[in-house]
Amino acid sequence: MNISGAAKQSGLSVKTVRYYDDIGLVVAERTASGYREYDESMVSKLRFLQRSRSLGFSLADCRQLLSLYQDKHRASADVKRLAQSRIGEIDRKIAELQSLKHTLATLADACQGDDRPDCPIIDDLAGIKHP
Amino acid sequence: MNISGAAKQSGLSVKTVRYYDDIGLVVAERTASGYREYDESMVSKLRFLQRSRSLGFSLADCRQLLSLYQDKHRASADVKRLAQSRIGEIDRKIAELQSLKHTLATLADACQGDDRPDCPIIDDLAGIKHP
DNA sequence: CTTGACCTTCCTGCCAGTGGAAGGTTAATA
DNA sequence: TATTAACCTTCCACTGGCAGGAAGGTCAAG
Repeated sequence: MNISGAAKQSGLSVKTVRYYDDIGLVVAERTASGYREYDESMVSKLRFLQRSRSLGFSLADCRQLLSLYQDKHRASADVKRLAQSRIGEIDRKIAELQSLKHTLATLADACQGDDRPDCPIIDDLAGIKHP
Repeated sequence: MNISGAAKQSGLSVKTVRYYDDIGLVVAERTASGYREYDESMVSKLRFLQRSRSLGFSLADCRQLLSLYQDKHRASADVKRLAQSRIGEIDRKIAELQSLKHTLATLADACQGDDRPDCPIIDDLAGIKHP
């Protein structure tokens, strides 16, 4: 199968599939003329990567997950650990965003939002202490 | 004031202050020997940028905010609009992360996490339909 | 035998900086 | 006055995870 076929089957772009080849994540065979060739097992790996990336795993994580995927003697604990570590990251990111949102919402609430220049948002950004 | 003074006063790194000069965000004067010179008003702008960035505004947003900051005839509505747009982005990001977390948590819960290879997480990533 | 849809490599850019090398300037000290 | 340390400068390369595009090779159909 050509690269565009593999891209379609996996839901990735051609550019991304080529990139995964370049960085050694899913390395294609080559035809005599230099075209990349993909078989079903490689397409499975590409789909696996597509799904893993869509769940927010980094390519470094994906590399580990992929080797666990291919390891028939893997311990499910190893996979679970990666998933839980990712959940931890997500929790931290959510907390950070909620804190930012709270700050911004408080400032936006205090702002009249009219055509006058007085603006608590600007004041806060400028470091003016709100009394 | 030298660049390191401006960096300390604003809470930014020297590299970042230099970068903001390069991209025309806060452009320093130069001494005869080519050193960047900063006065209090520039340090205020740098602090303003530090705070804006810490609230997650992009540098493009910051450029707008900075021009509003300097515009004595601004309408606070313009600032409020930027803040609310940023809040919208944050909401979307939080929702996305919560959905990811839910998916991952469900998968992790279903995984025994022992030394056996059977793993619902891997199965899901591989696209195996869970019945 | 040409056309058009593929494919290849290589280079550039995104965001918002960070790290480091090579070399110039300044202020204090011996 | 010479040295030295702590500054400063520019320039280049790198990060993650690709996307866009140029220049050129290949393949199958008509």
